[in-house]
Amino acid sequence: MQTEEQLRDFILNGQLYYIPHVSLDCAIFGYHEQQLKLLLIKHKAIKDWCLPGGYIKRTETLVQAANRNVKERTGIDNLFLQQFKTFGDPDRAKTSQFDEDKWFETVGIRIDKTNWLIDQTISVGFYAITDFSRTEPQSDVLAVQCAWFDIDSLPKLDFDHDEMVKEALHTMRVQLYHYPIGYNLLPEKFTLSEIHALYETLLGKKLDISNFPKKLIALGLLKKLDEKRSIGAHRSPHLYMFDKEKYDEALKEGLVLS
Amino acid sequence: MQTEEQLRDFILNGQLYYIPHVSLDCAIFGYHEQQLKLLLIKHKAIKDWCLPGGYIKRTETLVQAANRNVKERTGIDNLFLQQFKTFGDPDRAKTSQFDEDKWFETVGIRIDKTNWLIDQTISVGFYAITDFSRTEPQSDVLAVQCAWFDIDSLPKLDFDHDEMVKEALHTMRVQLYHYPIGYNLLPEKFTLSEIHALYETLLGKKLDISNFPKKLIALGLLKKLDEKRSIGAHRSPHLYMFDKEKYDEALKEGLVLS
DNA sequence: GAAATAGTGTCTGTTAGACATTATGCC
DNA sequence: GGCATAATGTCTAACAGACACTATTTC
Repeated sequence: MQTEEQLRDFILNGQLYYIPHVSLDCAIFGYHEQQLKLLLIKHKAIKDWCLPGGYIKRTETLVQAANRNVKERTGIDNLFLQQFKTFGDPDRAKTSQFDEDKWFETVGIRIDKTNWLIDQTISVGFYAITDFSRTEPQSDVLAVQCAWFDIDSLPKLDFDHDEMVKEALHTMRVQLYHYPIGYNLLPEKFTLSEIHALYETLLGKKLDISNFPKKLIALGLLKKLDEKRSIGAHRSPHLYMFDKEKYDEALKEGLVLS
Repeated sequence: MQTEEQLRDFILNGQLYYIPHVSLDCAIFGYHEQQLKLLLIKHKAIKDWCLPGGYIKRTETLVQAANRNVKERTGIDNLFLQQFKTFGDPDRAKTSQFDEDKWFETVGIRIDKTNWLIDQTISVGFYAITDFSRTEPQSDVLAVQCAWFDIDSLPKLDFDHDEMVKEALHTMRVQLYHYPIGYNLLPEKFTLSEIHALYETLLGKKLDISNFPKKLIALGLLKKLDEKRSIGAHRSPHLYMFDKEKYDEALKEGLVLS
């Protein structure tokens, strides 16, 4: 939604293209060089930062809608994307506090409490993981800011988004043991140290460097290459890459790490 | 919903009390004496059997709504209840095939395609487990039949409910290893054979009888009683019961079985 | 005492995780 | 050669699972 024209149509007629009362919110985790970040947006008419989210077109599946949202914000497609929980507490959005005048002042289009955007909404939560260094957070007419925040210093979020982040992080960490991860998050060829750091950062805890890759190698997910990389001082580590076939199989079938 | 009066109000004005476009469906599993069943309903205006489901009141949480639905159908409250997935494919309910005349003929109240019940709906899936011998499946004005079906001989279900059952069963079986189960499904005092049979039936696979209880006893979930029960021929087994405190703690914190 | 079942004990192969050692390349 | 790091190897304790054995009760 980049033009005033589109915005007006969305606000006034959106219920024709989108399913009202249902939204989705995406916890988009970003990894790069041992940093874990979360993508947040600042909505024009909402006080605090929020998870990026949106509505579901009447013609698309939930996953397609989530994918579309993630792409709109990050420019990246086909990330690892998982539905984690649906939120529907009646007090999650405080629609009763909706201030018509403030909305008009900030957005420039007058709506009242019967507008489809204002009525009670349940929200389907998805999480995704990407390499934040390859993204360019996209703001738009309503989401006037969009930026990466370090996972350890998030601002207070609006609505029930604090709880969503907590649940998303928890689900992501549990699922790290059941799905392969790393494709698109690491360079095509990477060292064991790099994938080790990725897992440590996402899990938020230490992993024994010597035991860590055993399982991944035993499962055949990692292929050792003949190349090495010179990384400055001392020994140059071997490079590895994913066996894409086994990786995709593990994505579909699931796996068990430790 | 037991009277025509209530039904008429629900159909014509329901969107005032319920959130439109959002429903929930419950896969209610029933266990008793090595049998695993699923509760299904037959809706007056729908061809095939369905999962029991309903709408979410504007004043209640999703879990409360699911609990209410489960209680309406089984008479039982506070079951083990888990949200497992939300379904929103645009073709999940084929609202385009809605037949006004057939609806009027069967339900007796005329509605058109603008009615809140007909428009596109996403559905939040929950599953629950109960002892089917303690329930009396409740039908009502719309759900004219309500009955337990053996899990291995389910009829073809309407909408996307076949997929829902598959997902619910899968989630239930995964979660059996992460939550305690058995309370309200077994007599207050039970033998190891009984709880062993419960797990085998729910998981749909054999478990070694001698290894099975080790972990549960090691975790302190099972308390051995001094009583025995005479069950006819041969040796009388010891009785066990759950340590409710540890059980509730495990419910909250989760546990790991094998 | 025979038969059937309940419950416990033992053994083994596997594995997670701690830690040690070796290999390698840069200075 | 010395040093820092990469990578592999070894060891141990725990454990799942297979199976055998003992205990107990009824007939």
